[in-house]
Amino acid sequence: MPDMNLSSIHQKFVIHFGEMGARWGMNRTVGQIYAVLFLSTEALCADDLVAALGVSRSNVSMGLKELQAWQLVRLQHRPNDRREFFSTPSDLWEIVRTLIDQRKAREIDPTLTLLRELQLEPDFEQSDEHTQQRIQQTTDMIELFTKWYDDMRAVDVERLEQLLKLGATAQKVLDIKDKVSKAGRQK
Amino acid sequence: MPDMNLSSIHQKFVIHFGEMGARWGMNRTVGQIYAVLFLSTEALCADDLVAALGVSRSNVSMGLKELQAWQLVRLQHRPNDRREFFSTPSDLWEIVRTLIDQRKAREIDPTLTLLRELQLEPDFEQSDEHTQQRIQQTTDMIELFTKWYDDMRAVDVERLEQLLKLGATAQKVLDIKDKVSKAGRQK
DNA sequence: TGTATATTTCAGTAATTACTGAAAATACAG
DNA sequence: CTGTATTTTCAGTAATTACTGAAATATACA
Repeated sequence: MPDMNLSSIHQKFVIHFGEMGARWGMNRTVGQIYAVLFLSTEALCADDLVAALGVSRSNVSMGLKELQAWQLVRLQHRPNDRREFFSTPSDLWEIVRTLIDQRKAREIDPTLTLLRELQLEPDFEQSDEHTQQRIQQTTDMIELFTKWYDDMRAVDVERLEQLLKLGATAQKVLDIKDKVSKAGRQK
Repeated sequence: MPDMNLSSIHQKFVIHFGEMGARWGMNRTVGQIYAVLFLSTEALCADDLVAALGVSRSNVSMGLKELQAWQLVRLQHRPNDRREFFSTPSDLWEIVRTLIDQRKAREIDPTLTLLRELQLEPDFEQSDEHTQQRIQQTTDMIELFTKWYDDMRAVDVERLEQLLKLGATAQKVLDIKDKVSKAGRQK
C-alpha cells in the first residue's frame, strides 16, 4: 500500500507492477520498488522507497539487492551524502534487454545445458527414437531463438524497429514466392 | 520423486522440468506431468502419471486441469475405456507458440491494458513529462513486439527458421548500408 | 436404476516464500 | 579511535502456495 504522495497515475502503475512482480519472477515489493524508480525523474534512496511504499526498511534493502542481482537498477552517489541512490536506465530497450537476458539465464539456459548433457549420456543412443527426437528438437529450437536474440541484442531501438517490421514484410515476400513456385509445379 | 520404471534419461528430464516448473509459472508437479507426457510415445491416463511420479491422484488431477487451462495437453479417449488419456502436440513449434501465448496473456497483456487505461485518464496530461514518456514508450515497445510475434505465430517451423535467420542477415545488410552512407557524408 | 469405475472437490496440513524488527556490520566525519 | 548515519543480516512470524486423503460427484453401461 503506497502511502506517500504518489499521483493517481503513479499509484495505479505501482500497484499493478506489484501484482505482476510475482508473475515476473520477483515478488510484490520488488515489483513496486522497480515501478517507483522507473517513473521517478531522479534517483531515490532507500528511505524514499520506504516512504513511497510503506514497507519495512529491511524489505526495501532486500528488494534493492535483488534488483541489483537482476542488473535492473543503477547505484549512484551524491557529493557529501553517504546514502546510496538508485535509478533505472533511461533507455527502455536496454531495460527490456536486461530483463530478457535475466529470464533467459534463469528459465532457458539451465534447460539447454541439461538437454546437451542428456545427449552426451551413453544411455541416450539406447533410448527410443521419440525421446531422442524430442530432446534433439527442443535443443535445436532453443538454439534457434537464442541465436536470433543474440543478433537483436546488439542493435539500437530504431534498428530493432526496422528489423521487427522487416520480419512481417519478409514473410509476405516468402509467401508469394512459395505460391508462385507451387503453382509452377502444379501446372 | 519418480518411482516408476523411467529410464535414467527420462528421470533426469522429469526432475529438471519439475524444478523449472515453478520458474515457468506452474509448479513442480505440473512441470513433471508435462515432462512425462512430452517424452511419452503414447497418451497416458492419470494413474499412469501417479505411477510415474509418485504423487497423489488428486494432485495429478489438479495438475492436468492446469495443463488443460494452459492448453498444453490434449485429451483423448480409447474405445471401451472410459479413462481420459493425455498427450502433448507432436509439433514442437505449436507447443512453444502455446507457451508464449499463455505467458503473454498472463504477463504482458494485463500491463498493456493498464498502460492504455492510464493514458486515457484525465490526470495523464497533468503528470510530468518523464512519466508520460515512460508510459508511452513502454506501450509502444510492447505493441512492437506483439505485432512482430503475431506475424511469426502464423508461420510453420521451416518458415520460422528462414525468418529468424533472415533477421541476422538483414541486420548485416542494414549495417553495411549505414556505414556506406556515413562514409559518403564524411568524405 | 444400480453398480463399478473414473474424476473432481475441498478441508486440513505441509512446505515454501515474503516480511518485519532488532541486532550486527559498514562507512566515514570529526 | 568515537560517535553517528546508513545498510545488511537474520531469526521469528505472517502469508501464500502446494499437496494429500477422504468424500462427493460424474459417467458408462448392465
